[in-house]
Amino acid sequence: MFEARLTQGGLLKKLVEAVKDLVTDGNFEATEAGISLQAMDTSHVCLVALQLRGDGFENFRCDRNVTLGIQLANLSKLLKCAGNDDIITLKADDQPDVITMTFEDPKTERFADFSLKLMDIDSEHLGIPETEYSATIRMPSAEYARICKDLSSIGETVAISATKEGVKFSTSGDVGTANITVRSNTAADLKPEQQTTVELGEPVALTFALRYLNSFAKAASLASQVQLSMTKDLPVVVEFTISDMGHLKFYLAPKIDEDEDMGDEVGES
Amino acid sequence: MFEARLTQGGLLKKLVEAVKDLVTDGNFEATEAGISLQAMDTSHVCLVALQLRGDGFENFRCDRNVTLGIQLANLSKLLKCAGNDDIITLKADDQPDVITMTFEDPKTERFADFSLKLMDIDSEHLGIPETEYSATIRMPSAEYARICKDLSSIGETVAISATKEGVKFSTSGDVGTANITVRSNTAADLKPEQQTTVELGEPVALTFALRYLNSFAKAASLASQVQLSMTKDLPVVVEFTISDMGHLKFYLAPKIDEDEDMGDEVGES
DNA sequence: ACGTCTCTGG
DNA sequence: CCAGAGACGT
Repeated sequence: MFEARLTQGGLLKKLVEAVKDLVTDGNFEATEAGISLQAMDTSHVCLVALQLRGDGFENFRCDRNVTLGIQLANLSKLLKCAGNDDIITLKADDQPDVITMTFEDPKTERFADFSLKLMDIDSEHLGIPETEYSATIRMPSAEYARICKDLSSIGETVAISATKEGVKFSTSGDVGTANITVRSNTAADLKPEQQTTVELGEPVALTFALRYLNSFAKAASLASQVQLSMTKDLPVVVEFTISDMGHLKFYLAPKIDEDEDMGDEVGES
Repeated sequence: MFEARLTQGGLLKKLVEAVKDLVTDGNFEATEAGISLQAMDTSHVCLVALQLRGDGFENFRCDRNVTLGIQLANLSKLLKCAGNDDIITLKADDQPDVITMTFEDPKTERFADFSLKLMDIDSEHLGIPETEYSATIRMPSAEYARICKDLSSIGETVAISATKEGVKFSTSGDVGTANITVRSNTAADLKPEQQTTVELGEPVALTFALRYLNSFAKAASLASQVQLSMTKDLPVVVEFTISDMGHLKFYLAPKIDEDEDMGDEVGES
């Protein structure tokens, strides 16, 4: 028996909306510890890793580990039927064919229950090595989203360079070029979620496809801050912390023909 | 001479928007008593009946009964030219070729008049027998709209079952199944328009095509509540009261292969 | 998948 | 009254 009750149903809605454009289906693994999902995106370019700890739920029970193979488009459909303030309860048998979701509107006398057929999905669970990153940037997630959106109207890739002064996002395209710089800013009068920090081993500059960074930005409503962890030649980790519950991480490999210096140039194709 | 002046022009706009997807054209019958329209939908599956009493208008005059055969798509086009707060005046001769509409914006000094060509439309005015219904449900129209919309992302038909405890809407489809229950709720602290009531002779459960119920839901902005009247093997009546003026009723026959009991099962195909 | 438009909340 | 989010259409 697996059962998880989440008062903040809107959280689950947002999670699925943030992930479903990238990943069509995936195995949600429920264990005593919580729920996790790891999946490559459709084009096998980036990796999505979600972790929700059981103790973040109002109730969490998982007698035996279960694998819930879910088509995210369908899950999204069902979750559209839940209100943002609904209490959502997930249930599954030990050998489940379906997952059952109950939506309660705490204010009105409305109850809805939905069952979703599960699928057998080939999973390729990758071990992700723990790494020390050369640079770890924390910034407001809304700012991250804004920058990715703005830059993608100019170019298709972005060079992100981290120095101790801050971060620079650079792109170029037919229209012209763009550079957006965010300085480290930890002024005491700034709310923590508005701060930008760069934790630096050594300066790094990597180039990524904006298309994916933009997809990741859909998770911005889940967390006020986003964390970008970068090391030369390794995938960037774009991480959103889900408060008191876990995290949603996106991994994306850099463009290989990366320019190595920290100059103004963006690698032109 | 027929002339009717309506301060709340938005009402007419909403009415036509609510009906035009179902009915392509219809005869509006103007009499001393008011205006009425009765028409089958294009696929001859459901019936639309509109009644607007003359005393609901600011001015109403109808010297002789006139039949105004109107293509609703065209009427809709013209009404798009009226503001929601415009005063709309309808005029027609005793033997009219056209109906004339005047739109006045009470705030600005703007006047517009449009005339719409009338059509000869075969009408099949049905007498609808007055029936005692087994169950009469009243609920917030927004809730009705929400339920129909939500369920239609899962299945194509819905089983509506009324018991003294409340109403249950059930569907199933490829993705899974869904049940939404609304309890009778007449708590005194609930605004009348938020209440749900079930007036029950005997329990009824009928199955309908969601497609039509969804069309009916377009009328939800006309009235805060909707009334569903059901009797076994008879069409459901989905009624929106237009305050101080009349009503808009939709009739839809149930699916014949209806399951007779009140159980949890939804008829699977 | 993107952009537009509508509706809801602040 | 303005801004942000969600739904719908291309």
